[in-house]
Amino acid sequence: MLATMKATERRSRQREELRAEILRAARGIVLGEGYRALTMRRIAEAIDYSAAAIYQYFENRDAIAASLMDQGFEELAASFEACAAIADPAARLEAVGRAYVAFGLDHPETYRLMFMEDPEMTASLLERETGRQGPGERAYGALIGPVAELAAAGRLQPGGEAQPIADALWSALHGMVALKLTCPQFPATPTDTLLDTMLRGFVRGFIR
Amino acid sequence: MLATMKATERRSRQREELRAEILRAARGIVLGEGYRALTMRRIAEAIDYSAAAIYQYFENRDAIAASLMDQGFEELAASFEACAAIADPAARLEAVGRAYVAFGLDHPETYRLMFMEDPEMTASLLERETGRQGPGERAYGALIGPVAELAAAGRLQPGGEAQPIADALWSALHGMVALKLTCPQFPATPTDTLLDTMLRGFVRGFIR
DNA sequence: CCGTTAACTAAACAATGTTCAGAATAACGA
DNA sequence: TCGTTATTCTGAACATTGTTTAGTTAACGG
Repeated sequence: MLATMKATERRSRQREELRAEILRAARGIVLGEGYRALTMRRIAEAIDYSAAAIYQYFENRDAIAASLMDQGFEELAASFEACAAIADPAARLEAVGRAYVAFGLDHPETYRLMFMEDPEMTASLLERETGRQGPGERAYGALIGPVAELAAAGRLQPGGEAQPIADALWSALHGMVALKLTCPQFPATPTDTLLDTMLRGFVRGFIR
Repeated sequence: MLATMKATERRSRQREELRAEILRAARGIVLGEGYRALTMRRIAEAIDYSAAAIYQYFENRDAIAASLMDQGFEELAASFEACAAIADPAARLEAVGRAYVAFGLDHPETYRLMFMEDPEMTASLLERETGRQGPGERAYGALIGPVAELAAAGRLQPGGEAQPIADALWSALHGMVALKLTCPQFPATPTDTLLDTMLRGFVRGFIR
């Protein structure tokens, strides 16, 4: 009985461990060779199992991708945490914006997976997220929070509402990252200049 | 000899015709079932030929996709032509921005193909474009033109340069479209509101 | 009508994701 | 320790992909 306990526990720990190893391998492949190289057989080779074995740990390839997306959102939210200490909402918002773009450019393949690949996958993940306080919502909160604070302090331009403004900023930042990832040589403006320009315009356009 | 002329001419006309039919079919498939459904066998079925026959008209599947992208750029540039008549550069710029977003939302699969799919494909197309006045460059000119006019008229905010501002606008518009295509239910702000907000912020942020 | 050339097809190849019948392994009860 | 049972894993298979190739069919020219 006691031995049974120990055994099943060890078994489930080993399960967890192998599952994690699959994800580790998958992550390595995506980072090193891109999402297109993420094949079941390639993962299997990396962990020294057969491809079929993976299906005991993940329903299918999309489930693996979804897990990688989850990790991505965690990292993104984590990179926002560092900005939380900034008191002034305008300064915090700018810091979050810069962190967002930095994340996208530093983890192009992950970002691509999260926001540019399969609509259905992104949708189902965000839906699943809607349960309270997942990393996706936390990340989104880091954007809308400062804008809401500015609105509450009467520091938005007249007629401006928090949500549309926050969404507009997110869209614009996403556009910058997405465009750089899809066609690096275009637009011609260097990334830093582009980001500075965008943020300056945003501040002048929405904050007073 | 004269008969030979006629025959070869007809043959080359038939070639052209079949090539066009392949593109027509491909376009129909992409529009109706999305880019993922664009398979050689599916095209072959639509035009009542074998899949292998297509390779006499296109080097590979990517070449077909590239042709569809070309058509997309043509359409985009054409939809910008309508705005060329607007005299005031600020008003013209706003019209072009609205036309851009409308194009993306009206032709989601084409837009996806053009700006969100394969980096290499988009890159090679834009590179090929760099030869003078392709539709891609014309479309880009419709964006940077008005901004340059505003700069020349001293109507930009102090310190603002035309190119970064135009690129920032393009990035922002692209972000809006791309985000809507990838996760339609997010951001929550309705598209119209989002676009209005963005354009108002842009005007206030960069134009004086 | 025959020979040449172009166009087209059927079949095959190498990948892909995924499934399934069975082999191998581990855990359990005696 | 041994036999039973549950779990885990594998090899082979299937259906799809893009693409190539050998060979057949059709068109053309004289």
